[in-house]
Amino acid sequence: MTIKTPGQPARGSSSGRPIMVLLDVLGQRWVLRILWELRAERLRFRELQARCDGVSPTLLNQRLKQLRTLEIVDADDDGYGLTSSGVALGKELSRLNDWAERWKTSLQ
Amino acid sequence: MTIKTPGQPARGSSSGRPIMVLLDVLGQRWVLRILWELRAERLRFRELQARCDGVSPTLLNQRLKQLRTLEIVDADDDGYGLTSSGVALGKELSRLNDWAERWKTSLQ
DNA sequence: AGAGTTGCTACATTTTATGTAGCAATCCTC
DNA sequence: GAGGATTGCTACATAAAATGTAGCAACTCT
Repeated sequence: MTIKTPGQPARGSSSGRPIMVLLDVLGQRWVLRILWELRAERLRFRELQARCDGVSPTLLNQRLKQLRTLEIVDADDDGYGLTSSGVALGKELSRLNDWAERWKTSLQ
Repeated sequence: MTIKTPGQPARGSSSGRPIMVLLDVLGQRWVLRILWELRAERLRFRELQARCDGVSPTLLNQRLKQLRTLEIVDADDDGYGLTSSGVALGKELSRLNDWAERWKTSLQ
């Protein structure tokens, strides 16, 4: 498992521009969901797994490792949570929630 | 290929809440990138493919179909582009770009 | 008519994710 | 301080998804 950081090229991209790294990371299955679930509170591994509809522990651990390397998520005695960067990113996810509510309305 | 819409349950989620559908859609490989590339201009299939680092046409088509069903992307004689909902979502992606720039700085 | 471009589809191969079992370490209760 | 529960994982076989390449039918432009 190699983990990309901004400055290094992302999966698909040749540039290494931070946004490309970010789109690449967030575009991996469960990553958005993990951040969403950690947005409000710190969670232990098994509780986070449960909230992510029972995602396999293999994958959850893989993603958490990556998000910790990227300093978006951290871990302590109380479990996993967002770093200060992560919190800011979480706020952007809340905006996506607002967008999604409007979207639902417009789809009807 | 089944395509979820808000109101119906998402891949992992049992709820069908719009945000869950959205996180599910955006969390699929290449979706964020496709939206990012369409943010500034309409693109034809092959041009979009090229900008997405040569993503396979199979997958690109699959994603575009889904995004059209969800009324985030549309298509006309000039190729593919964002709907009005899509444009609003694109603006959120621009905010992610800002976040990513700050993130890069803080990682050094 | 011939060459180029369009938006795809088919399909074999490779990569990723899932699901289940289980293990070693810590914690809590008695 | 023994027994049970909970912790954070790892292993591994199976299933699902993505990749890469080839190519086709419809259109356009000489």
